[in-house]
Parts: sequence; C-alpha cells; structure tokens
Amino acid sequence: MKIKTSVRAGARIPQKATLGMVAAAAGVSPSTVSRILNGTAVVSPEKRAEVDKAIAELGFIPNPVARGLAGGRTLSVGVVTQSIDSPFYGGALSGIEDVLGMAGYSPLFVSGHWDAAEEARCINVLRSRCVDGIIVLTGRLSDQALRACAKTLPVVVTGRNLKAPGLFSLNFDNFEGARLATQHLLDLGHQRIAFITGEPGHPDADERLRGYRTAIEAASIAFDPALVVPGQYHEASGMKAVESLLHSGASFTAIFAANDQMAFGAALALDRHGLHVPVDVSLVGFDDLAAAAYSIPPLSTIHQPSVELGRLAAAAMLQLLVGKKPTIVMPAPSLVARSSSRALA
Amino acid sequence: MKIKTSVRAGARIPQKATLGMVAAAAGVSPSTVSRILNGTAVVSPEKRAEVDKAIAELGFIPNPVARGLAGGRTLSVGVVTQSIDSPFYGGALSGIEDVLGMAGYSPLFVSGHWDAAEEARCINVLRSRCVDGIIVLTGRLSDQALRACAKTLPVVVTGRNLKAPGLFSLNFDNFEGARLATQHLLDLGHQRIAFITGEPGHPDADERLRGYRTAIEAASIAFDPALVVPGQYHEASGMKAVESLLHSGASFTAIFAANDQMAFGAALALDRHGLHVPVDVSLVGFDDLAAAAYSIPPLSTIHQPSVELGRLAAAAMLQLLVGKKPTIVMPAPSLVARSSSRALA
DNA sequence: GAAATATATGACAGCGCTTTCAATATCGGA
DNA sequence: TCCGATATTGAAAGCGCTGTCATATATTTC
Repeated sequence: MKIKTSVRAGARIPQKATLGMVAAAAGVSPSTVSRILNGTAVVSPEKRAEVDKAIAELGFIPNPVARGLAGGRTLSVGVVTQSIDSPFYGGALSGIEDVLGMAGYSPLFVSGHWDAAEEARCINVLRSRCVDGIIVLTGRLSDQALRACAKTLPVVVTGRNLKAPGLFSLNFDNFEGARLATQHLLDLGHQRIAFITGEPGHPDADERLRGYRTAIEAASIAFDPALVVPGQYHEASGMKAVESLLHSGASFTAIFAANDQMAFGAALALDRHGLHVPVDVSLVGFDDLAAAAYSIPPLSTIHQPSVELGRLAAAAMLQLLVGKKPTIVMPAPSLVARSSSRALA
Repeated sequence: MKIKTSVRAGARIPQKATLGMVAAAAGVSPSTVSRILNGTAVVSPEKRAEVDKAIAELGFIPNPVARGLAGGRTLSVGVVTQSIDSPFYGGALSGIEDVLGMAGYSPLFVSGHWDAAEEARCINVLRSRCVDGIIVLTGRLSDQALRACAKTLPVVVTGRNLKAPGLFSLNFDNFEGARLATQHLLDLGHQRIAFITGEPGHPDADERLRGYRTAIEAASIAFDPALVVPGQYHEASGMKAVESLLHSGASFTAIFAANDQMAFGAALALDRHGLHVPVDVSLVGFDDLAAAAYSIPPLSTIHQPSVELGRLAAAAMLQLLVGKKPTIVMPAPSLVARSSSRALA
C-alpha cells in the first residue's frame, strides 16, 4: 500500500519524455532532434515534421539540467538583488522575471543583503549553478569584481555606469531626478529645503545629493549643510532624520527625502510633532513606490520605473546572450506631483 | 585583441575543479570522492583526509547541475508565489531563501499571478528543472492538483489545510486573526464595524469573514450585510470599498479591512471625505506589513509572521526532503494595536 | 561523366556526477 | 588453517543532452 503511481489523478503528470524517445518515435537520430530543437543545422522538412509530431505526441520538454551539463547553457540567468522583499527592487525582479520568462529563461534570485562579501558568495552560487548570465541590481560589489566576472559570463548591472567587454550597465539618472524634485519644491516657493540623504558612498545616494545641491545653488540659494541629514533608505531613518532636524532647530518649509521609505518615516515624525504635510511642511520622496500613491497625503515623488528597469535589464541580458551589444536606454526621470507638496503660503 | 583571459584580475575566478580532478589529486577513485561528499558509504579515515585536503586545495565545489542529472537531486526547491513583488509574500520569500540557503539549497522563484493555469505552468517549469521539492504560497491551484504533484515531489503549501502523502500544509489561523481584530474593535466600544473582504473564494478571505462575523455575533450584535463590502486585497479596492460604504449611507464607527493594503486605501478614501482615523473612524488591518507601522496614523493590525512563515515552510520542506514528517506549527495570530483604532468617544 | 564541393544525417564521445556491481581486503569462527 | 561474512574500494554504466566528426547522398563544375 505504498504511494500508488496512479494515472487517474486529475492533473496528468507529464511523462518524462526524453530526447532519445522522441528520436526513436520519429525514426531519426538524437542528433537530428537536438538540431531541430536548437536550430543548430538545417534538417529536411520531412524529418522536421516527423520530429515535431513526435514531440507533440510525447509532450516532450527538453530537460534544462541535461542541456546545461552537455552544452553549457542552462537557460537560466542569475539575479543578484539585495533583499528579495525590498519594495523598490521587487518591481525590478518582477520585470526581470517577466521578460526572461517570455524568452524561455528562468531567473535565479539570490540576495546579497547589501554586503559585498555576501554578494561575491551569491555570484559563486550562481556560477556553480551554471547560469548563462548574471544581472546585478545595484549592489556593493566593486566595479573591478564585476568586470572580472564579465570575463566569464555576460553581466548586466544597474545603478552604475560601467563599460567593459561582456558587461552592460543601466543607470537611472539619479542626479536629474533629485534636481527635478528639488526644483519642484523651489518652484512652489520653498527656499529652506531639507534633504534626507541615503547612505553616503552609495553612488545613487551621492548623485541625489548632488542633484539637490545643484538645484539649490542654481536658484542662488546658499547650500546649508545643516539642512542635510543622513538616512539609510528605510522608514526608521527617515523618522530619525526629522527628529534630529527638529532638534537642531533648523528652519525649513520642505523636505526632500532621497527615497520614499524615508519620506514615509519623515511624514510620521512630522505628524508626531504636530506638523502636517503639506500644510506645514511640503514633502517629496524618490522612487514612486506603489505605496506612495496611497500614503496620507499621497506622496509627491520622482518616478523610478522599477518594473521597467527590470524589463530593460532582462532585455539587455537577452541581447548580450545572443552576442549583440545591447541598445537599451533608460527612461528619463519624471516627477509625480501628488498632495504632499504645495506652494508655500 | 579579443577578451584576454588574464589571470591578473583582482577577483580570482574559481577554477572549475571537478570531482575527477579531486579524485586524481587524492589518489582515489571518483566513486570514493562522491561517497565522501554524500556520506553514502563509509570511507577509511586516511582516504577521507586525502580527499578533504584535495578538495580544499583545488577549491572544489560540486556542480549542482551535474549532480542533478546524475542523481536526480539538484539541491534546489521551487517556490511558487503569486507575484514576486508582493509586500506580503516578499517577507515569506525572504524567510524561505534564508533557511534554504543555510541548508545549501537554492530557491527557484516563479510567479503564478493568481492564476491556476499559470501556476500549473510554473510547476511544470519547476519540474522540468528537476527541483527537489516545491513550496506553494497560497495559490489558486486545486487541492487535487497539489496532491497529484505531491506524488512525485515533496510539496509544502501555505494557506490551506491539506493532508496527503508527501504533502505538508502550513496554515495561518485567519479565522482567529479576524476574530481578534473584530474583538479589539468591539472592546473599544464599537458596535457598527464595517468589514472590507478579500476576494470571495479565497480560503483566507472566507475565513477572515467568518472570524469577523463570529466575533460580531458573539457580542450579540446582528450581522449586517450592508456593512460588508467586497475588496480585492489591494489599495484601490480599499478606497472603492469605503466610497461605496459612504455612498450607501450605512453608518459605522470602525472599519476592519481584510488586509493592510486595503486598509491603507480605506484610510485615504476616508481622508478624502474629511473623515479622520482614528478620530472619526477606527481602522484595523490584517497582515502587519512593514509599512503598517509607518502609515499615518500607524495601523492597528493582525500580525502575520510572513518571514517566519517562509522560514517554517522552508524548514518543513527540508524535513520532507530527508523523509521526515514535518513537526512544524504556525505561531498563533496576534493583534498589534497601534494608533488607527481607539475607544469610541 | 569524373572529380570536387555541398548538404543532410547518424555515430559517438563526453559534460560532472551518482550508483550499481564486482573485486579485493579484512575478519570471525569452526 | 580454511571458509563464509563483512567492510572498503574501484570500474563502469549511465542521467539527457550537445557538438564534433565521418559517412552517405546530392549538387556543382570543367
């Protein structure tokens, strides 16, 4: 009375048909079937028809594992992300999965947890699993390590500008985004605009700071370091930033947070101090997370096309995989003005 | 001037050492190395030492692809989720990745997009990739399909109560959670409590409705269908639900939303109508998303240990994989009372 | 029409590992 | 001391597929 391998189960379990079985059924050699499958060589229309028929009848699905061992291609691409549950990168993962899936590739997600060593480990895992290529979302890995990696495997990396053989980078214009956000507040009449930064050293955080500063100075306002407070890209740090801003006694009428999560934290901290957004303080974020549209008040922010970013990264990888030089360009940053920012009374 | 396969790159590219090379270096047969690697049989201490040394020296890492082909085990487990960027399931994925990773397994995430057919496709993809087991997060697949699947492969499924050989299910007590949330509102003196449901037909949505109703009736309050409005578990539907509630003219002093995302939407809709949470209406959600603590006001909600859920599911899978019957129990639901609910004035 | 060139196909050797199966070595007992 | 039983180990056959090479046939050229 062990597990019955019954056939009467509703969901038909796909019989493991092998390439060899297809070949036998079609009366050709395995090589021929393989050639048809991969388009490696020309085969006569008759044989092709036979094989197609056999494939359909047997419900044959080539085994990626065997393919990987034999041919080196596994039809899988590794994706190094930081945390699989990040509200921002989640969109990108989704886009990647989507585009890769359409092309028959499977993504293999691994999380680096914002740690270079961990990321290196991830890459080794991916390599041991014989992925055909690697997409790195931002990450802390050195440019050099990435370049080295690209020598063996196609690599697409986001959040950097890097040129190397076998390597394609896809960067969002953080500088321009931050400039846009700041300009938006400036346009609304704000002069004392606080800025909550991301972690210094992160290229995108630095770029955003630069964008902020550039906009401020372009408006002939002196850059005031007292208005710039550090954050770590999460809600709690946004709260803390506002607390310290308030404690410092600095005066400001608007806050630009380097990402939405910090903006949410900032809004809460302001609220706790009886300051209302946007009545008392205007607030602008960066990323345009799904939640931004539903916060109270809905958050004005810089739209980052995260899903699109993923799609583009995947598309670039696909091009790299066929040996083409990717011709992908990132969409320009755009401002989404919602209710958290308003003209200075 | 093609790509130089230089060795001077900083990041040493791990040389592909093979089991055969290890065997040669250690002066034993490949079989012996394999046995040591898998603990398949007893090997003399001397040989074992030799082999360990060779492994270390060559930096040998067994190739999971080859292992998969030869032995059928790939050290990878498939995870069927609904969307990889869901704020709720994200936590679970993270937990899964964590626990699986520690055990040397890699998760293979695929998204079913809340569609049974799509999920079936996902499972086929996973099967073709020879995963050692499958974890299904909720999902629309029929119980029967899941059972059938469990005949070939260990399966862990969340969000259902299902018993079958090779199948382990892990369910959160949605009924009790909803009862708890409603009771909380009741305890605060609310009598007219509206409920925004999840999609009918979803087991967890139905359970939550049942919990709500049970609590209401246990308090000797007549269940009023007019206070129950449908939602689809996303923010927009929460907004719509409140709109329709308001339009219907139903009177209520509190809202219990079947998940946090709808609660956020509800809060925004209320806000748009000049109703403030919790002054005018108390609001309770379900899930305890990371964002719940930072919404304005911070949302009272039922804590779902999503990361923990993932960890437990992965742990159960690991047990299944070694042929043990999982001994995993879900933590009980708990209420996190924050500022969105208060005693009725 | 024969030699030279293409074209389509099959045979076969792996990819790196697991896993019988058989061989050798070791041991206990009569 | 010799035989069967018990540990270790190696040889070899694949897992399912790809890619090279060689063969058989078709096409071309002078």
